[in-house]
Amino acid sequence: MLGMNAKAPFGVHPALQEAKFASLHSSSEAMRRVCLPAPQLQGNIFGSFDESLLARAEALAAVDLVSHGKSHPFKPDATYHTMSSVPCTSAASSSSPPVAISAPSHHHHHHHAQHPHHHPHHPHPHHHAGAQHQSLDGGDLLEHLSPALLGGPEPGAVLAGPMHPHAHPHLGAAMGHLHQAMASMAHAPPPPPPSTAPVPAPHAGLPCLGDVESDPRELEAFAERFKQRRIKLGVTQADVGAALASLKLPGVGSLSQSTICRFESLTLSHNNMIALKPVLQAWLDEAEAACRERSAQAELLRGAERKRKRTSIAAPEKRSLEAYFALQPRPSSEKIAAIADKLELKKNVVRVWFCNQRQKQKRMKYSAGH
DNA sequence: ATGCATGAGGG
DNA sequence: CCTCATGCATA
Repeated sequence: MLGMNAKAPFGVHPALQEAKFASLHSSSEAMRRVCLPAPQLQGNIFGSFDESLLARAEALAAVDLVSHGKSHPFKPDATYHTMSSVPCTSAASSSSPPVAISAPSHHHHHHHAQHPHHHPHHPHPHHHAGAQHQSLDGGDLLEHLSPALLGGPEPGAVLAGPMHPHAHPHLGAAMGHLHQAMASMAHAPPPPPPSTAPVPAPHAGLPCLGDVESDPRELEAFAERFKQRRIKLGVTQADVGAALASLKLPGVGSLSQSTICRFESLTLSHNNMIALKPVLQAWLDEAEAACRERSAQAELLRGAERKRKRTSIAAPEKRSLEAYFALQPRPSSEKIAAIADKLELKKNVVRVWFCNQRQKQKRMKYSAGH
């Protein structure tokens, strides 16, 4: 296992990107984690250290563990899927096919399903005053926005079906990665395409490398502005995500409510934030410029296919995992297996948990610093 | 708003 | 297998 792999998530060259970003958010990187022990250590002392490590982690995690020991009456990784009657939002006017755009060099397909968000944990399906007002009064406001901006029924909604490198039988397979398209673009040696910057920046006037000048400050400000305007327009995060596909920006498809939400709350990696900013900026411009007209946000599909299941790791197990993570953020496959076994979780679940945990650390959000 | 998952890409 | 960008499903 190598220390860390420096890669170029986007079209930006690793060197440049890394260097620039490193200097920009060095603080975050620094405070990310102080532990950077000898990776090889574990392999050597695995046998003898393993037990103590696990024990220690358990001990650290054992706060409430005594309550039920390790004989859980239920499977910790029980998964509950809500074959929920897909409350599917407004079937709206035309049931436009999954809005998807096919990237020039890669597949770009998106399908988004949004739901009205009727909080199941609330006694009343009342609408909440959360940061996102999914489909409340916004509907009225939505109507004065152009269909295109809301991902409405596009006459020529591009389907990326035929070029799927991996036509998955299940829905969850359809995804479009902004970075992929950009990566291809940038990796393409051809000198001619300097017009298209690594990032779909609206101001591609400077040398295709000097415009990634986004400091955390600027991003934070933009995110806030964006959210503010978005709400003003009465558009939900999900709507924005869907509308992006209609902008038909090179290599830009739709995004999910999750991503928009994360952008607004700065819960994305710095790189991701920078990559998305121009896109959202573009949408904002368009949306405000053409702030009128009817609209219909239609996009619902499949309501019967196999639904993805989300494993729910019980609190005790979670605590243990966190303890392990504190000791070793990057456990070897063997350790993962050991941990999984000990916690009665599937190995893959544990592996993914660690991956996600590492990602969370890298996320942009630390209120300190900037 | 977030937790767990999938997949592309790179080793 | 990891990292990253993203997304479905959930709380």
